[in-house]
This record gives sequence, structure tokens and C-alpha cells, in this order.
Amino acid sequence: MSTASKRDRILDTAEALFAERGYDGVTLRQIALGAEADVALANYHFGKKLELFTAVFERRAPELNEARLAALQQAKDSAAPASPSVESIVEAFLRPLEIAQETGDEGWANYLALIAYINNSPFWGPRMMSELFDGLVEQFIDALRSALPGADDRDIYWCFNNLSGALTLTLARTGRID
Amino acid sequence: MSTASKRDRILDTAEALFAERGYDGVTLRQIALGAEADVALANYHFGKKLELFTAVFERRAPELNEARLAALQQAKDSAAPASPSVESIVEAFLRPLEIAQETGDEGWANYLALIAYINNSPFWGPRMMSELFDGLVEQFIDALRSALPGADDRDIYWCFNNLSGALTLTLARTGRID
DNA sequence: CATCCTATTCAACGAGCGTTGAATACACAA
DNA sequence: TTGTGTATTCAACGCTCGTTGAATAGGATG
Repeated sequence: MSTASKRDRILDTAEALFAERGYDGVTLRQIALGAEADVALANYHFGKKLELFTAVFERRAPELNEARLAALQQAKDSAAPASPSVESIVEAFLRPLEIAQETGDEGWANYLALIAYINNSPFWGPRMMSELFDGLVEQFIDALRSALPGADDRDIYWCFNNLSGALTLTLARTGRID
Repeated sequence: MSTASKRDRILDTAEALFAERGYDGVTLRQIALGAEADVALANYHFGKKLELFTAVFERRAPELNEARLAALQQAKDSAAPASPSVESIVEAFLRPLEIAQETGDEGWANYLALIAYINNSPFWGPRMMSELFDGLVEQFIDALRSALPGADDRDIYWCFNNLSGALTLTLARTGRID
């Protein structure tokens, strides 16, 4: 057996399976099998299936958020005292994903695919993305507002969400953005 | 009750629900409920659940394929005797989607979302898209080969699939491409 | 050793699933 | 009217799902 704790193995397996088949396409028994654990153990550690799903989602979120904020700050510093360009802002949002992808860590690759799945699902996207990443997106929107004076706030949100969604998907599937 | 036959109502409801929740997120009983039909009727008309899924997928495919081929031909004619540009080829692939979207037909909008879901699912994408659209994609690839002499075939496939996937998704969610 | 807390397994429940075969309704031809 | 084929409903099957409560193991603490 792998050295990781069974709790972590459940998270890892769930992450991989959810990313490939979606929430409803995966059973707790499949996850337990992949993690070499009992079905009931997932419930003991995480509660209901939906809570396991959000636990997977939230596990790597803080690290990703921090990297994104750091990249945004760096973009601001590079452009100071002017506002950073739209391109550099979007790049600050996406580059941390690419870096995570390039570590070769399979877990991060699966996580990226999971985010792409959630983000692009009409059902899960609005339910999950807006809650966890809202504080973060807020700051990127602020930066975009400065870069695009006079633009309607609704348009900025709309463009940013769709652009980042499409690019995240591409990055998840291909490993690169070009 | 709507004027459409129950068979069509099952297809319509399945189309809408599959597009929103994915294959595993929808039960035959939900579909039957939405179509005001019995659970067993879906089985009578389409066989197993997976066959209903593919029936939904295939219903509008011929019309879409024809529109795409016509758009490709038109792009070729406009550029003749030279090769059409990459941009115009991609546009020929996407414009019919946009037109279908703009008719205001809810069915087409759902179908577009369904295609985006299938296309971007690591599990369903390779299983379904390649079978039905292969003949069509082949012709677009041929056109791209002419537009990009010297490019590796693998690269062309890869770029085309990912670009069209990302743009289809954006179009499905936003109704426009810009 | 006894105690306690956490981690893990075991066995089972009720619910909902896809699927099926037989029964019924309905339209139209003979 | 009777017959025939298609469309639709009904009732139920076996199975798998998520979930649960009780039993077991194991390591730290007294």
C-alpha cells in the first residue's frame, strides 16, 4: 500500500474519478476500491458524498488562491505606477494553473481537470465556483476595472468568467495555453 | 399537453436534462416526468438509457453537419483559387452553431450545451464525438492542411479539437463568440 | 494492565435505479 | 365488427446506491 494515509488516498482517488466522470458518474464504492479502503470510511472522514466532493474541491484551493494572488500582485508591481494590462491580469490568473500542471504531480493535474469540469457544468459551476473563489475573483475584477475604465461591471464579470473558463478547460486538457 | 408526440417530448426533455446534469445525473424517471410519459415508454422507443442518450445526440447531428459542410464549401469558394484562411475554416465550423443558437429555438440551445458537455468530458468526448463527426472533421482537417502546409498532422488535429472545443463551450454558455 | 480516542471494518437498511413482460388503449384496414 | 399493429401504461424484478450503527483494531496515556 502507498505510504499516504487512507484519508488522503480517498481524497486522491475521488479527485481523479470525479474529474473523469463527474459527481454522479462516480460511486463511493468505486472510490473506496481505488483507495483500498472500506466504503464506510469515506463517510467517517467526510460525511456525505457531497461533502467529500467539496472536500476534494477545497483541499487544494487555498494554495491555488495564494499563488494567484501573488501573481496578481507581481503583475501590479511590474506595471506600477500604471495599471497592469488585461493580458497580464488574465495571465496572473492562469499561470499558477500551468505551473501546477507542470510539476508533473498527478494530483494537481486531476484537480485542474476537476475545476474545469465544475466550472463548465451548468449545474455545478454556479453552485461551487462562486462560493469558494468569490473573494479571489473580486480582486481580479478590481484589477480589470482599473485596466478597463468605463467598462460595465456586468460585462467585466461575464467576459472574465467565460474567458477563464474556456482557457482553464484548454489548459486542463492540453497542459498548455497558446 | 404539447402538440409534439411523446416520443419527441422524451427526446426534448432528455436533451435538456442531459445538457444540464450530464448522463449520470439524470434518471429515466426524471425524463419521463418532464415528458409526461411513462418510464417504460422511453425504453420502448429507444431501448436502453445509453441508446436514448445517443439518439438525442444523433437527432440534430445531420442538420448541423450539413450546415457546416455548406459553410466550409462557401469559405472555399470565396477564397478560390487560393486556400481559405485558418480563420475562415474555423468560422465555417462554428458559425452554424451560432446560427442555430440565434434562432431562439430552445431545443438547439440545449443541444449545443449537450455537445459542449460531451465534447469536454474526458469520458464521453473520445467515446462519442469521434464516431459521429469523424467524417466531417476529416474534411475540415483537410482544409486546414491546405491552409497550413508543412504542419504536422497530429498538431492540426490537436489544435483543431481543442480550439473548437473551447469555443463551442463558450458559445453554448454565452450565445456569442468574440 | 486498563482506558480512551481515533481509525477502520462489518453487515445491513431502505430507497431509487434501469429494465422487462404482460396488459391495455387506440387508430386504421379488412 | 373484427382484426392488427403501434403506442402507451402497469406492476414488478433484481441490483446498486448512499448511508448508518455497531463491532473491531491499534496506539497513546494513565
